[in-house]
Amino acid sequence: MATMQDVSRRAGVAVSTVSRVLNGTAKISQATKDAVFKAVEELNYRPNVLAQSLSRQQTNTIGLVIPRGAAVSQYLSQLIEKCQETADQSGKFLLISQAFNQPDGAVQSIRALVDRRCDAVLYYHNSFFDQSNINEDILSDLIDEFQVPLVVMNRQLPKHPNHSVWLDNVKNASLPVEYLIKQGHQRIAYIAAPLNQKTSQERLQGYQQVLAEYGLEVDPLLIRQAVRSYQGGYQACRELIQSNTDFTALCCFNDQMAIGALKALHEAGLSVPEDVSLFGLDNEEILDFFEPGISSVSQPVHEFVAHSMRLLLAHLNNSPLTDSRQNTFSGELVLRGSVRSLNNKG
Amino acid sequence: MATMQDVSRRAGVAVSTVSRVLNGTAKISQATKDAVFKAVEELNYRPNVLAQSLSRQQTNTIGLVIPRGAAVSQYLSQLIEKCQETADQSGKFLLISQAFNQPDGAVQSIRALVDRRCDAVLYYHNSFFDQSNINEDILSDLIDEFQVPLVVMNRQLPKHPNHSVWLDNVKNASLPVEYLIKQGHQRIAYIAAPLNQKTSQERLQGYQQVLAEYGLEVDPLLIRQAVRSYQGGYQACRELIQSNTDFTALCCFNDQMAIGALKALHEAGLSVPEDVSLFGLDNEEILDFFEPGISSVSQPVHEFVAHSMRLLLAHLNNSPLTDSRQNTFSGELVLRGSVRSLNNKG
DNA sequence: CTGAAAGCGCTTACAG
DNA sequence: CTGAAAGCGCTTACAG
Repeated sequence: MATMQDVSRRAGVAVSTVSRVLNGTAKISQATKDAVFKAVEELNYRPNVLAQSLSRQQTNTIGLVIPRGAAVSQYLSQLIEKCQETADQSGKFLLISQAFNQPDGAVQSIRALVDRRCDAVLYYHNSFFDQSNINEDILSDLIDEFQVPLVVMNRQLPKHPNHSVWLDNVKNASLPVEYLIKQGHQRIAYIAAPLNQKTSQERLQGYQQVLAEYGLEVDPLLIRQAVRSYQGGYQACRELIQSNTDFTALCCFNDQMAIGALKALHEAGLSVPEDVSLFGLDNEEILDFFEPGISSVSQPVHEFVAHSMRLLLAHLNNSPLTDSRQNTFSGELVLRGSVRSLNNKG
Repeated sequence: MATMQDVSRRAGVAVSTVSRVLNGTAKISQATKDAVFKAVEELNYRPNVLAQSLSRQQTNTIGLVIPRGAAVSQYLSQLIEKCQETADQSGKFLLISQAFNQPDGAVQSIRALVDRRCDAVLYYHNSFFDQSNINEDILSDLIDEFQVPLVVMNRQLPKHPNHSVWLDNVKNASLPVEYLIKQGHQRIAYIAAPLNQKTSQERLQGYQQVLAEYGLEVDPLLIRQAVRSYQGGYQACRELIQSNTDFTALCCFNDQMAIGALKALHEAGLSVPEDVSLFGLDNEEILDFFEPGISSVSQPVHEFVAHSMRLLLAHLNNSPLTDSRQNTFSGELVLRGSVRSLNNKG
């Protein structure tokens, strides 16, 4: 590939002049400009971004680390999309990298991006393998270690309030439960994701808290646990039904599990919402296309990402964090055909 | 951040020695090694990959360009996943970048990755905005222009057979139609994606070809067109039903549209498969969770990607393209509850 | 086994 | 307005 030196020779000027012309970083006579552009054209010259970055000591790049294999959900797609959009607006190139779903997988990926001198790194934390609190400490250490700004999405880091943005899982999971109770439901079942995952713990907590608030018993028989997938929801719901425990409503960790649960309910001859009211969480578009439509909780992905990016850019520009907004976001109920009220029942 | 020079000073050796120790690229006395590693440790030194790449004239990186906003589908997630896996295996770092869904959006993204000196670039072509054949020519020109190997997935490039890998859309779309005909169906409707998209044209062609082969009339009233989405499939199917045209089976451009169509059929009081047999295409996992399960055609994503990567690496290593396999892949029928035979009907 | 030097392809004070 | 030179942080012949 042609280098700047090739261009300079062809145009009969110094490389520094070529650089200035291309970057518009000084007043240059029209004649020289023309000569340079002509040479650039003829040689089909394109600057080597690596060399530029090394020299400028910045890459104009934001790194985004996402969990591997999780791109399946509409939620994460939207999130990536919004990151891209924001990066574009700030004139930053977004580099996306997938991390292994393990504590050190994420660290490795973040490091790789830092080693490539991304100006800043955004890390979406997935709680798939979020055993204990190991990650929290690791992440906090990374933030301390790096000169490069790092913002963690989807994980609360008490030591670094300005480096983490998260969704209020407790709140989000509590919304459907509270709604159902107000509609007269008392026996509300819950299907959790594996409880070694923090997100799963928090959502279950939301469920339990509301029950307690309203003085309802938390019946362990109504709580099931399964892997995060359609199939997991299906299995858990089957077990729930086979256990012969009465329930008039079912809330699930997320939409995927609710979709699986719906199938199990139908197979067992239970109709939704007549026999069981059903809730997912995430509000994926597809919920409208089930019979009945599955109710859910929307996640404020756009605001969530926009705020994360604002934080990141503020760090990057050393500008004050004027945005006084909290770093936590919660969603809203989205009702579809899958729920009914028991109040008129007497 | 600490540089190699900092390390060399601290260890009391030359930078070249530090480099050699770190890269294991020469015999070095244990004493010096120890000193270097100690300094590295103390300074928390990490090599600047930018500088390494510039110096080595290679980045050990593969760029992957994917369409923006299309990460929603399980199909594309799997594809990305598989790219990542293959890149990992070859010891390459995979850099993912999203392109605008426009001809020049893709070109820009590819160029950006080349400018960053990716060793090779993989481009997944999305036919969303694939008007006319403009892209084919643009892509072929790019391949000619670049020194960097570029492999295009999901687009046939006649001028560059060794730079393109694609799915046989005609074949894939024909499979359900042929199956249905053998089951006695004669009035088979089809919902297409916008026909300015090449993929959509090809799949429609598959549908038409089979009908012709079996001497069945291609009734234009049975063919509908809509945007690629759940909602699009839903709308198109509603129109189809309202048009009062008889049909006993319906094939859709993809799974999403079939899911939308299923809803429209149910709303109209038509049952699947009793009144209408239904087919999607892509075979997403979720199809199992509808009632009935929606039949589809699986796409051989893994083989498709594996082959693309093999091509790419062969270009990269200047090794002969020993893999004599065709650069085109087709899928297989996956039957679920949504289809029935009319043959025993008499 | 190790060092000094040149080079990768740019940018940017420093002069003029 | 433009050039020569130093520097970004590495690697790699070339010597010894």
